[in-house]
Formats: sequence, structure tokens, C-alpha cells
Amino acid sequence: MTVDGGAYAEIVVDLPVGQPLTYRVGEAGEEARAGACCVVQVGRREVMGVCVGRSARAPVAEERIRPVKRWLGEIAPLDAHWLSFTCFAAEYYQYGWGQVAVPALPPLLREPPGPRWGASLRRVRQSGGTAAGDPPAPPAVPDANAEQRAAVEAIAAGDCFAPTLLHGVTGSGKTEVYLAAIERLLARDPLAQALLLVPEIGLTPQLQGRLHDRFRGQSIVCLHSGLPAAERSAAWLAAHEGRARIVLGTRLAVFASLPALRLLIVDEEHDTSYKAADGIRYSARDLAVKRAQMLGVPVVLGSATPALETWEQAARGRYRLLRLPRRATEAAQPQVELIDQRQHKPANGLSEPLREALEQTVARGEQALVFINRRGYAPVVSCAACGWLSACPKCAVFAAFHKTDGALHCHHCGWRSRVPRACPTCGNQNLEAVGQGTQRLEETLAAALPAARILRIDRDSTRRRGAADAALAAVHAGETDVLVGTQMIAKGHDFQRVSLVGIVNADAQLVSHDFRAPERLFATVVQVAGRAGRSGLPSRVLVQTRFPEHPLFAALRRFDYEGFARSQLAERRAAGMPPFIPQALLTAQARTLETALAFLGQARALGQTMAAAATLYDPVPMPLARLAGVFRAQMLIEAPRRGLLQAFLREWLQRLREGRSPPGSRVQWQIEVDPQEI
DNA sequence: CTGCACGTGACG
DNA sequence: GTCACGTGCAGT
Repeated sequence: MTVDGGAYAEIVVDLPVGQPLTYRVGEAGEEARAGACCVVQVGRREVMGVCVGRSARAPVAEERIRPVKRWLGEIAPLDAHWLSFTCFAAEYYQYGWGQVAVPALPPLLREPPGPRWGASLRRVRQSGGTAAGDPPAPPAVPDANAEQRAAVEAIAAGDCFAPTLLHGVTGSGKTEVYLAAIERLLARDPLAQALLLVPEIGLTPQLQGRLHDRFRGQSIVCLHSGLPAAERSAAWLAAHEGRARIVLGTRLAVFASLPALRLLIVDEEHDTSYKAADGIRYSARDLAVKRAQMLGVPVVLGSATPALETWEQAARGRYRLLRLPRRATEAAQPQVELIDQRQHKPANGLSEPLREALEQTVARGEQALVFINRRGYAPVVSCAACGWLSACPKCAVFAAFHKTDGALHCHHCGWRSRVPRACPTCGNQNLEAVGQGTQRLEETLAAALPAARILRIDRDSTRRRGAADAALAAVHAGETDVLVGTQMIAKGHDFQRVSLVGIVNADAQLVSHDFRAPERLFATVVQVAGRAGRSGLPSRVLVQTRFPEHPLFAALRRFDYEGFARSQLAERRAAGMPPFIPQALLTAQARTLETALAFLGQARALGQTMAAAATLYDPVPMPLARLAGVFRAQMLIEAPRRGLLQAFLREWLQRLREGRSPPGSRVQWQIEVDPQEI
């Protein structure tokens, strides 16, 4: 296919067409290089395409072949590495090459070409990066401890593929290691580029500030989906043209065109945000490692609680393990204590030992943080007479009660409705809110600690633009004594005066159907605990639980991630689960559960006729079996080795796409390689 | 016989 | 994905 100078160009487009489409190249044809961007007509639409090669022969009748409409000469061609990397990602995740490559291009360049096309391109070029600035000062790591310095040495020494797991406790200064490693790189090669991936850009204003302070005069760009199209396009171009030295971005940035990429860093590599939940279900962390391997450059995965997949790679010696076992400042790790809920019955979510500890903390003029992983006032409303429970009419979940607007909310599809005055089934007027959410806990805390200033931070309280920043500023300014909130308060924030952390509802994740739930609980608790005692105050973490004897808590009390990882991995190995076996998940959506299950049953039968090494399990309803009116089912696929799984999926999915479903039973389906939630 | 809804398959 | 086209049914 890639015959140089052939009369035809192979073009990939963002359509599920399976293979590149062939177009005619003009007389001279020197623009039609692999990697060149172009506009082509498909059917009667004009779409953006990327040339992936030339060929001398047309795969279909000559008269059906159209000429390339226009070559976008103003964008330099994407390099060979980028093409093979996006091709790898597409094959690995069983997706179209063009459906990976084209959406990776910046939004303004993907706009349907029209009068505004040229204008917006010009607009894009105005902002963005500058050329390489002065090389940074000699890489002094002023306040680094011995472990940090050793880690920087180890990372910066390599200019070959060297995957490194940086296992550093919260507050151990992983960021300093990243920055020093980048600094070393740019000192050695002022035209090099570094890619720094973070789970969510919104949580990193501090990191952005540090980057700008540290790399003055160097071009740093951010890439994430929240940017306005013009800014994102400008940042993309700065990276693509080699003007940006450092790209800070979320998972989508792993697909950025970076012609001089020499170092990749994935911060908080265990974070589930790196896994895309729709479209191509890629893992940006896994792809970053692959990209580093293809380029032969170092990659650093940093975490206090690495994903067990990553830990196993380090244990096998495939990744080098660097430890930062101490907090960078004098601060000690907080003391983790368990509150046995069977002994200390919580009242409206709050047990007496936790209440006392909060009271003492506030009295000392220190701050506390109470973590509960549930929005709203209560997860469900119940009828005391007949047992009716509030449910979303379109999803298979309870509808949560929000006191702020007196309504029932579905947290999955967004459905809302006023709370009925009386029970819809029996007419009883005595309806009660059951269980705790952030709003109720805020109320409980206010009643239990009348002297304390309470602030709630969750998606509802921070919906207004700037509200989150204002709330965080209030905490930093000491205008708040007790902060109550969801996951939002767990990540990244550096609260200096927090000396107590309460975890109210840990058990929800302890009794989950998902085999990764313990791993996530451990990571969450360590992360929340990491908010405490940052400035050296002696600090405590109190966990309310009905299962204080659970081994997870024993490891957690010692902050013994390694022991926890060993025991979890031993269980996974014994049970034949990831990372010891590769998996894929076929999911189906239909108007009825029976239709979705029947489709999966047929797919399974088809797969089983193929006499492959793959195991196809029984189709089952998904944990959230109905979402926004659509029924969902899933089927797990395993194979002894990754190569066998890949080969099976390729063949099986191709046949599945060819097959037709019975009339009137439309089924949507998708495959997910390395599923994270089962 | 015409108009519309829906399902199907090609798109180079 | 999007569009053109074919089928089948209801309406005139």
C-alpha cells in the first residue's frame, strides 16, 4: 500500500469504514505524503482525512475513485511515529485508524471546510507557543532529599525506553521529580519536548503555576477538552510544530503530535480518568508507555497507590521501581484509626468518636475534612408504610433526594422531579429520606458542631463558574473549619491546616461486585488521608466502618501499599484475574434487556464456533442494567495471552459487524479492551 | 398511485 | 456517521 509516488493516496477518515479509502493524487503529487492532512469527499460530504500512504493500484474500479479535494499544506505532515502510534492504538482497541487519527487533530482544523476555514486557521496561528527559550538554569533541585535526587538521576540518565514507576507517598515530592527531570532534559536538548499527563486539568492550577515559574521563557501549553476550540487548536499546533517544550494535558493529550517528544510522565497513573469511557476506550497511561517504547524514550508513572497492573510490571522487573518513602517536608504520615460502627452507631452519618475529634480539632483552630462519596441529601426516599422507594423512571437506580431544591434527582441521567407529597403507591404522607449524602452530612455537622464554620464542596455546590475556586480559597484563607465533600476534595489540594480527615462511608466500596473495588478504596483513602498534616501538624484519619477487621484496613493503618498490593495480586493470580489474564468486554444496548442479552448470546455462539483460545462468559445485565431508558448487558471475554485475545477479537468483531440483527431489535454494541469496570 | 417511516448498506 | 435507496404500509 505504501508505494512512494503511486498514483493513489490512502486516506483515513473519521468514519467506521474499516480500511483507508483510496483517492487520486494530482499531477505533481508531492503534497500527498504520508501524514499530510487533506479534505476529501465521502458520499456527498466533505470530511477531513489523513494520508497514511501511497499506492500504485486502485482497490476498486478506477471510475469510482475521486481526486483529493484539497491538501492542507498549511499543516506540516504528521510524522511517521505519530502515524504508527495512532495505528497501534486503533488496532489494540479494535477501532478505526481514522477514528483515532482524525479526532486527535485540533477542532478548528476539523471544522467542515467553508468560508471560515482559512480565517480560523489564521486565528489559530496567532497565539500559541514561542520558539525554544533560554535553556533552563543548571538543574538544581534546591530542597530535594536524597531519594528525590536519586530518582531524578535515574530518570534523566536514560535516553532509551525506560519505564519507571515512581512510587511516592502523598506529599513526598513526586512533582519536584517530574519538574527536575524535565529540566534536565531541556538543559541537555533545548529543542526536546516533554509530555506531562494529569487526570484532570481543573485540579492542577498549582501545577500550572509551578511549571510557569520553573520554566520561564519556555513554551508550556495545556491540552484538554475544556479549552475553547481556538485555544486548543493553538496549543495543538504549538506542539505539532515543535514550538511547545512542555505539554500539560489530560488523557487526550497522549495523542498530541509531538515531533521532538523525549520524555513522558503520567501523574497519578492509577487514576481512572485515564481510561476513556466512550468512543475508543483507550487507557492514556497504557498508551503513554507504548508511545515511549515506540520512540525509545523514558516514561515515568507516578503514584502513591499504583494500579495493580503497574505494580505487577514493576514486580516482574519490566518497570524500574523508584521509591519516595518519606514526605518531603518534616510532616509525618497521619495516624489512621478505625471507628467500629457496630459499637458507635452513627447518628445521621456521624459517630460520636468522629464528632468529638472534629470538635477538638476545631477548638484547636485547625481544619478538618469529612469525605463522603455521595451527593445530595439522601440517596433514596422511602415510604414508612408500604416500603415504596424513590426510583428513576428511566434508569435502574434510586433517585436521590436533594434538599436544596426539594427534588428527586437521578445522578445518572439527570432526571428530576419534585418529591411527591404522599407515597405514590399507598398515599401515606410520611415519607422519609434514607441514608446520607453531602447535604445531610453538612446539616448534621452544623447541628453537632454549632461553633464550627462548615463548607460543602461537591458538584452541586460548585456548579456555578468560579464557585469551586472561591470555596477552595475560603479553605486556604482559614475561613472554614470543616470541609465536607465528595471525591472533589480528595484530589491534589494542598490544604495546609487540615489535621483531621473523617471518612464516613467507606463500606460502600468494600461490598462491591467489582473485583477492583478494594484497590480503588485503598487508593481513595490514601489520597484523602494525604490531605492531612501537610504542614507538620500531627494528624489523624478516622474511618467509620462496620468491618474494622477487614485486612484492607490493617494494611491501610500501616500505610502498607506494598503489602496490600502483594495480597491483592496473590488473590488475582489465584482467581485468574487481571493483570494475570487479558480481558475484553462486549456491551450491548437495546430497548429491552432480552434483546441486549439475545444479541450477546448470538455473539457468543458465533465466537464459540471459531474454535479460538478465547473464553466467552455468560451474557449478564450490566451493573447499571438500565440507563436513560436503555437496557444494557455485557459479556466478558478472556484469552490466555494478549496476542490470542487480539487475534480473536479482530476476526470475531469483523464477523459481528457483517451480521445483521432481526428486524425491530436494534442493538448498539461496543467492545472494550482491558475494561476497568466489570 | 403517491407519500412517508423505517431499515439497510455503501461510502474510494 | 450520513445519506440514498428500497420496502411496506396507509392514505387518497
